[in-house]
Amino acid sequence: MEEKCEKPNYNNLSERSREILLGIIEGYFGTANPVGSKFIAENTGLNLSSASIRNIMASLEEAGYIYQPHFSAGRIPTAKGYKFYIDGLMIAEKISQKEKENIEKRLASANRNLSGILSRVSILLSDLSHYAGVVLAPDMSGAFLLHIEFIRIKEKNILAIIVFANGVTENKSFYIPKDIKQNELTRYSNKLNGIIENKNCDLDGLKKIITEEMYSDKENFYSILSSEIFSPVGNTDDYGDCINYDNRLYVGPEGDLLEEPEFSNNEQIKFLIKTISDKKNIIKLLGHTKNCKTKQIFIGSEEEWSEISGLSLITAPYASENNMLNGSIGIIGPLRMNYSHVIPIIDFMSEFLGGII
Amino acid sequence: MEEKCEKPNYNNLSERSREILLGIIEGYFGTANPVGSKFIAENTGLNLSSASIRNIMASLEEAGYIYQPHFSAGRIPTAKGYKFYIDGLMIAEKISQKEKENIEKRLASANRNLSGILSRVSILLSDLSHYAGVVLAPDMSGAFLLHIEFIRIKEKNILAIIVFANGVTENKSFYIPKDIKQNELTRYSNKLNGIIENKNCDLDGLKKIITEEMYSDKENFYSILSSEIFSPVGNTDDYGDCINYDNRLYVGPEGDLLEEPEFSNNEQIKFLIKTISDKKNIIKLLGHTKNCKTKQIFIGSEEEWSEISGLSLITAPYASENNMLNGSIGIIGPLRMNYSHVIPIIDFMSEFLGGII
DNA sequence: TTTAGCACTCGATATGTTTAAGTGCTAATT
DNA sequence: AATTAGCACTTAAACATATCGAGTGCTAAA
Repeated sequence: MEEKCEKPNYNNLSERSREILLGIIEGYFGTANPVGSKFIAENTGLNLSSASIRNIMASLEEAGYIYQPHFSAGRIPTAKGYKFYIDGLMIAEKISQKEKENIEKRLASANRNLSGILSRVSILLSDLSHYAGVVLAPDMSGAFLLHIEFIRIKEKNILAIIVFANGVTENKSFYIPKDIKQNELTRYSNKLNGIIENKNCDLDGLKKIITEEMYSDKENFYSILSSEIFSPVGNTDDYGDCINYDNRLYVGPEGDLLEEPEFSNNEQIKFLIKTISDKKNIIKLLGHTKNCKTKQIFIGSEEEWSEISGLSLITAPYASENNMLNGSIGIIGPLRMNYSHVIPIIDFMSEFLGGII
Repeated sequence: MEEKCEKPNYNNLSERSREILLGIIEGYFGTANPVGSKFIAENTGLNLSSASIRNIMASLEEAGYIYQPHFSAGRIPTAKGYKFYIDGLMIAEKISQKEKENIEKRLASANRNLSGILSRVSILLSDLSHYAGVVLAPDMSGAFLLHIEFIRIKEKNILAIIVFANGVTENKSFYIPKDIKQNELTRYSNKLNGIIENKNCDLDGLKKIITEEMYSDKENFYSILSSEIFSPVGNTDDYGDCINYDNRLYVGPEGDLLEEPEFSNNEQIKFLIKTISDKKNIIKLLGHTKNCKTKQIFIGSEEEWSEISGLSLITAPYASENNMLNGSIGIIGPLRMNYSHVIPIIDFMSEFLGGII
């Protein structure tokens, strides 16, 4: 899969311009209102009059870092401005030892079960950031198998339980054309488990071994099964519902996010809720991050990432120690997001999550 | 558990009053604006002047079926008015054969896996109603067991897979103080499965049998286990997160609901989203319905069900044929909900869902 | 019993006015 | 050459006021 994951390169700004840009961005973070030249003159160490600052602001606007919502208003950062801030101006907050311990505690008490952990992480991300946390579950294809078990539910109905080496389980129940008794099923699963123990393979590998071995015999149990049990997991169905374990998006509570002043506008709030409840675009961007293997910052503007226009999404991939499980996490907030607070949270959480799955 | 599930009894209204009330409610459904006497005079079969209708409206208001948002406005139904409409005035729509087939098709293509079905049902309820569908997963305590399997994940870490007779599975992974090899674990699960086959019991029943049998031996595997495997399922944890399979709420997409005119007000929309994402109150009301065993209608007003004030929640219980799995489904919408459309959907779906789980 | 007529209420809408914040430009100052 | 004081100008927001229209309750007449 090919993806563009590079970081853009910004032309340098003079020290003075950088300081004024920083002032504008931090001022905007604080007040949620356009920042004027007078405010900068009074609230930064620069000993300059508002008139001088106006001159520099005009050139910062020319260069695309800030803009005016209307003629006689102050300035607001553009997407380009935020990016410059994140890459060069921002001083990331440190997560205190106490906070780290709190996170560990809240995740430790979770059932040691992937779905439970991921759901919990999404809630935790919401809580810590006061925005909305999202978690994309890892794709199970490629994960080593530990155990497979067939259980007869009732006549011609079988449940397959697939246990991966990392403790994740997947259940698939399906119908077969002729009934098979439980002890025969147990024989079949024993045989599969023998292969798994010897060859240390993933689902796809197992499929190959089985289809080679059982090539001729059409009536064979495994050949009936293979179409069912090895069917691709983790994709959306014909109705666009994401029903499978994999590729599943966990979304934390979004209550706090709604209190941000940008969502006092009715259209904004609807766009936010629809974007989150639609899941499609969020999953797309989180998938992108998973493939990039590094933290990504999506700032939704008219020109770029317009699918989340007006929203920011900070994401990072996570991976289990053996690199078998890959997913990503993220935080959705307004453009005017507290990046210096949120980014360390994402960094810490992606690493921590990698360590416990 | 004791719950009040009775239906209130309304004093009778004259034929004319009923017809005017019906006109007001249907008019309000159509326009989302307070309905005046002139509108009723012109849009119903009644050959009455607006002045006469005003007299009757005054008495309907006196009796609490309608109210005026302000002095010179038309009338809006109260919660009491809606209830009277639902119980006595409404003519429920029929679900066409075609729609039924569509529902069946969309649920048939789902993986035959409880979680998948329930998630799908919540989406389907949203789609069909254009409001927000919710589904409360059944409580598994009381469901007969089919199979238990212990799998050694790694040193001192065990995964227990519990399969219920209805095909639902539950996974619990936990730590044990001393390591046990897989073949020994298999012996243990075989023993349990023997008991399950003979006694046909639920988790609680199994626990009793085991603890009686293994009374003396403290070092015993089962006694180590019992605290873990039989720990209560389906409740929220110390942080209020609902992480377990049971008692889990599935919420369908709420995009359509946001388009209703009642949610053009910013506070309304926030209340809706917070109520849904909070889950607690929705779960409470769905749980109430499950215990009542009949369809329930919650109309959120200042006086009653104020936790969903301004919202309506139509719910119905569902149960598997053998009555082992009990849960409930619901649709959340504005007070001005299209009850005659939504109620048959809820009725059909609760019955249909009971049939396929 | 019904209704025409009327005075009255009150939100919604439109219009005009004022205010405050902020700008760009120019000429004076450092 | 860089900086700044001063000023005319722009605009959104806040406020005040007037008008309109939908709807009411009441009374007296049909």
